[in-house]
Amino acid sequence: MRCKPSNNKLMVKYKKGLWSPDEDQKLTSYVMNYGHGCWSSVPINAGLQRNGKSCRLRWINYLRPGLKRGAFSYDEEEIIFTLHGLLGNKWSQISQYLPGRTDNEIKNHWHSHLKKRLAKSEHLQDHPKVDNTSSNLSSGMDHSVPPVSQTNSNLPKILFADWISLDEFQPDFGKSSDEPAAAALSHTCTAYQSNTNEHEWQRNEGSTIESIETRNCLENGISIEDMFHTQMTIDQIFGFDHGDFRIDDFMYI
DNA sequence: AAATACTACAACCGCAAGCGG
DNA sequence: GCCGCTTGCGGTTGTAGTATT
Repeated sequence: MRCKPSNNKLMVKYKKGLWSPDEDQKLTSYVMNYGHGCWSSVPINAGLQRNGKSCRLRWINYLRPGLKRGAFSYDEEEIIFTLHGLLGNKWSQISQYLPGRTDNEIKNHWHSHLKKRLAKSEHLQDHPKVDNTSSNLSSGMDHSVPPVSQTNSNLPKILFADWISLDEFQPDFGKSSDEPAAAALSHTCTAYQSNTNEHEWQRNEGSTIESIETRNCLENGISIEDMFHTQMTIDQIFGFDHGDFRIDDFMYI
């Protein structure tokens, strides 16, 4: 996986701070045309005065196709709460279950929003109000701490094309510690058509068509076409056998 | 209108793991 | 086995925008 060490020992003064639109354009153009390959060589070849690490981060967190922008949905927050309870601060693993969201984005959202809501929730549990008005918290007006165990039917759907647009998506379902999370979500997530990302997917070559989820679908007799036009469970996509599992078993709040 | 405080998010830093020479 | 390098991850800091005083 590692590329050849570069001999770039020149004391290059790397630029820091926010990226300009011009830098974004250069990086995007380069990666789309040539792929990133070895990140340390990207800034050199792309004509950027950044280090490879910075380029990689910018691409993954901001420029990569398929990223969602904008506010987190209620369902997404629900997943984050659930997975954080299961996995802790394993943001990269959590991000695998939120297509289009980056670990950095989830981490930031956790620290700026969800952590406070969790604290608020715990406070309410420690100091429950006696009047009935407090029950309004879960009635929809206040979304502080999503009632994750409330219902499975309200849980999110996952865009198949979103999954495969993540160029390095490799869920570690084989690891025992992750299986509860995978199982939990496999019960609740379905893949469905995404015309917006279909073309994105079709542009990708090689690595994505060989991805584990694509292979599993093909081996199960599901055509590429069907992957976009058929609702499937995560089980079908990943060939995951979770046994008898209930998401509620793993709720922590 | 200006100053200050707060919030959200982008980016950096340090560390650990993996890999090839 | 050691060393140097790259990559990935999580914690932390910096910055810009917004709200409040």
